[in-house]
Amino acid sequence: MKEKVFVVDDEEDILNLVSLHLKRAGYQVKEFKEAGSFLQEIEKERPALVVLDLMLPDMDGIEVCRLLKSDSKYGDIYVLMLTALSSETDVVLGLELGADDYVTKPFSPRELVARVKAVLRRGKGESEAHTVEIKGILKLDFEGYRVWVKGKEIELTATEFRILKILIEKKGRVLSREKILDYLWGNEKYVIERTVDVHIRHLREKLGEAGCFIKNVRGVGYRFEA
Amino acid sequence: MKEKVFVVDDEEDILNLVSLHLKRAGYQVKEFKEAGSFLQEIEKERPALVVLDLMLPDMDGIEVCRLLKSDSKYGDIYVLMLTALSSETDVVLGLELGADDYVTKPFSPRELVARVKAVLRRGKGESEAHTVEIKGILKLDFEGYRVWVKGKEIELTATEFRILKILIEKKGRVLSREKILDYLWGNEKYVIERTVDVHIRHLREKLGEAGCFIKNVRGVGYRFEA
DNA sequence: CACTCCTGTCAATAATTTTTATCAAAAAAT
DNA sequence: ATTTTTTGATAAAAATTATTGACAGGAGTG
Repeated sequence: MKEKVFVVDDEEDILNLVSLHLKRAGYQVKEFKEAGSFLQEIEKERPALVVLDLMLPDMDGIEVCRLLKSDSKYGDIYVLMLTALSSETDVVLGLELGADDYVTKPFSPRELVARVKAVLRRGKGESEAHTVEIKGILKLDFEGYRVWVKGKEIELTATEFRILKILIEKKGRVLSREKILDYLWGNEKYVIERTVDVHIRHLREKLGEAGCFIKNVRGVGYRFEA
Repeated sequence: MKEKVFVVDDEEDILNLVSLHLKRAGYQVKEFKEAGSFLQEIEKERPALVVLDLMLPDMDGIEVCRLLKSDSKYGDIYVLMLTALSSETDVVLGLELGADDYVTKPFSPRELVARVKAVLRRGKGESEAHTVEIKGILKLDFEGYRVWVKGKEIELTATEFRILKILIEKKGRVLSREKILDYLWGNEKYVIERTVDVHIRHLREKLGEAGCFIKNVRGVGYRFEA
């Protein structure tokens, strides 16, 4: 199940539109017509992200955003602002407030969902993760030692991860088994070359759809090719 | 007006690129082609952050970073390193030196600006709020060395607190036991790596429900993940 | 001094990972 | 077509690693 997202907007049409598309994208959505009820609700239930209209009847969206971002209790809830006009001042203001992204009306639902996704993804890595994404289906976080295939996290062992990493870093080039072992263990220990094959097999298996990126070059070694 | 940022890089193209985008983002930028003139300048005028190339003609970026971070006069200037290759040693070195973040070339200007922002925001947040709240169930007060889980205060020893702190500060990244010990004791004393495990155990125990935030990455180290 | 609490070490165990061995299948060479 | 070489798959052994409980020395406290 995906994250909880709250939507706050006084225009019913927009509220429904946004809500519908986020639900369709798999998020758990709750709707709010004004800031008051929203602020009450987050005391009890915390969303991962809030889609917040800049203009609200009872309270400015800016105020709400400032409130959220200044309270350490809510500081890690992401805020995506909806602005009526693309006037730059609004935008900058929104971002200076600490909003994590913004979308200007009118917007396409597709764009909105894409941005929600992007912000939440960024959040998972705390925006500091150094990640690489390949062909949109394989993603690595080199610092967190994490790997995703089509958005789903898979578990690699340390050795598997390191082999995948070196292959990707040297992508396009063939690495001999010897080189790979050398990268893994230096001259700390002696390991027979067939071992690499087994790791590669495990890797391919776990990578599933992305497994075919690891190509074998007969008689030479392995190569990563997207 | 936004903060002052200095950029030090010997490659003119990169220097211009970085400078341009930072200016466009509203920062007050000054450019330096070598470490010498930069070091002279910070005597007179102090930036909030320095974008520093790892490779400089007259002096290694590493040296400059070490210099800044070891001098209490400059210790609170943030450093963002530019590294040519994502080769791990460079990266690790950079971070161990005390650099606040790094970007590997080639980088997108957008990413660079985002990281500058992130580092500066982090800095601001720290000076204002000495407290962090995670997922609404774990709260730390860095100045008071106090911790709450679901609103209830728990007692941590100094060492436990410091480990938790570094894990949270580097959240999303795996920290090796060596790094953790290094952070705790520097090279003042030699401690066996298994010791970290014991502290982690105590931490998890005391953290109760929040204990599962500390994940182990077999063969590598520990990671904080909310 | 006696006491408590913190920190570090050790050892046992449980769990996982890495390596090796073996055999089947595929590709290349003869 | 047959043989040789190389890789892929599987299972099992060997090695490594994390977790846990127990304990000892030492710093700090009353």
